[in-house]
Amino acid sequence: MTDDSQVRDIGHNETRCEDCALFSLCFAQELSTEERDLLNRVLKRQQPLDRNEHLYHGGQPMKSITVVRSGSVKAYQLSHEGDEIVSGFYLPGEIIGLDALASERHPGFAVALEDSRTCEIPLVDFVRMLKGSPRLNQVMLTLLSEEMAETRELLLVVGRLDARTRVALFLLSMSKRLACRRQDPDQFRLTMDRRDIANYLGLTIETVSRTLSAMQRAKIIEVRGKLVRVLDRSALREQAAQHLQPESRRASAG
Amino acid sequence: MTDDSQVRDIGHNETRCEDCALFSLCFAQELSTEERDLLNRVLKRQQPLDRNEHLYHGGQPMKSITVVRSGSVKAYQLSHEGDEIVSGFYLPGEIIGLDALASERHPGFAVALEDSRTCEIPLVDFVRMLKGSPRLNQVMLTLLSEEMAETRELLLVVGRLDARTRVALFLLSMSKRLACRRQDPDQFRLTMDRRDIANYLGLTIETVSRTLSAMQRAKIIEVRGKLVRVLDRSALREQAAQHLQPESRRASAG
DNA sequence: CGGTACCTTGAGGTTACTCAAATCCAGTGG
DNA sequence: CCACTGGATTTGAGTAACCTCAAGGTACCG
Repeated sequence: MTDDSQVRDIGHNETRCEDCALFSLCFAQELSTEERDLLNRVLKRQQPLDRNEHLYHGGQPMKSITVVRSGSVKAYQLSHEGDEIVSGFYLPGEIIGLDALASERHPGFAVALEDSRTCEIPLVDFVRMLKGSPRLNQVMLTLLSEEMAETRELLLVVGRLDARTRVALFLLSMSKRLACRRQDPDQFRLTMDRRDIANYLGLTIETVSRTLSAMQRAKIIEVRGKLVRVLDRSALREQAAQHLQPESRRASAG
Repeated sequence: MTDDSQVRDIGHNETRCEDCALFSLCFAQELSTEERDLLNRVLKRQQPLDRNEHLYHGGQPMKSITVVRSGSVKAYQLSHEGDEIVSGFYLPGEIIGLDALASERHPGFAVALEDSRTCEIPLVDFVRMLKGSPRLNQVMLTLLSEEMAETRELLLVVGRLDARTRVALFLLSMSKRLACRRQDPDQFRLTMDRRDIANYLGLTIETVSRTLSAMQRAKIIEVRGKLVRVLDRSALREQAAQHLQPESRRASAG
């Protein structure tokens, strides 16, 4: 089916600048030549990170705006009891840790899930640019509110949906985000382990595993360890669209 | 125990300006006399709202910054399937709908849970003030990031905690917020119905009801309809501090 | 080739959901 | 002032979903 060298490459592609979330910012938009020059000067490309190396820790001041260039990153918070709460995954082309923008201090942690590289813009430079560019301000506000919307979405997913639906939504989200960056949406590698997926979705490892197996038995997907192949996308969408768990059914009194 | 006129008043107190979230903004801070005058001129006090009357609908442009003066308000979103998702409750002194600030368009709905009054600052005036006052900008950023933090907290609560813990946290949150506004934290009225509480917490009506009853049997609280009295606050805290449901226990690999 | 960590699978228990019925309560009209 | 009524809340019994505990399998690394 899939030869080994191919398999090894899945999920390891380099992001092209055109696919980076900051691209619209860097090139496509109404930045002046000087602004663009400044940006290129301050941009540090391809900072390498080892697997399990932290990008930042909770409480630390925010040092830079960071985009994943290759590899992948996990964001998590610590609960009051010290438990890890996985709050998101970042794929190549995505910006990490925007929730620190307001306070310029990271509320949570970020760690590389595999050997990764990033592009960074030092925060001081970035803030200077912010002050001079209304356009840049707007891009950032948009990115922030998108992240807020995503958190709201996760709220819905984690709290109210059954396991099948949560896992289906997770797979579709991954697939869609990869497609945005021009990767194959029907065959990809989950770079996080089952524990992280389970934590992110508010389930146990075993439930995630069983759910994936069930979907495989139903010929909706094919799973081999971290490798996933989508066999029947419409069936997967069906799993995702259905099955609210508790009520939340009736409308507000009118 | 409690005579009727007293009971009727619980939860119906008027907020004093000193207890309003905008007070620091209005009076205590470094606003110039002119700024303060402007604010007082544009402030519309005591807009009355009937029970079940909407303050705004999803998708509508944001018209004003609104503070609850008396009564209470429920915020909710609609899921893709059209289900109501309760995202928060606003008590006297609290600001409604800040999540619309970025886009100046409301992502969700807000409806009065009882006859209520508000204070409003028209958005155009507010935006004008924002432009002139870095101090005001900072206050708003802080309020926004607080709301983001609260959403994150809710994410934790809704997805990962058992019913007892969720309900206990909900009661403590209400109690604390009332105390902030100088109301009795040990005896208050829940202005939303069980359906709204259940929806907010990601549970069913029956589970909420049973949980409250169980807490009453355990002499932790006393419940009569919407009226709640906290009998044993430390026991309530204990219910809230415990019992993560699924695993989310191990730390990230090092 | 052995070890370790990750993943899968099975059996059993617990929690919270579903369905159904009884009770409570506020608001209404006599 | 009181009986009535519809909605809200509580309570009960049964069930489904998911968690827990435990064992076995697989893949990766030295």
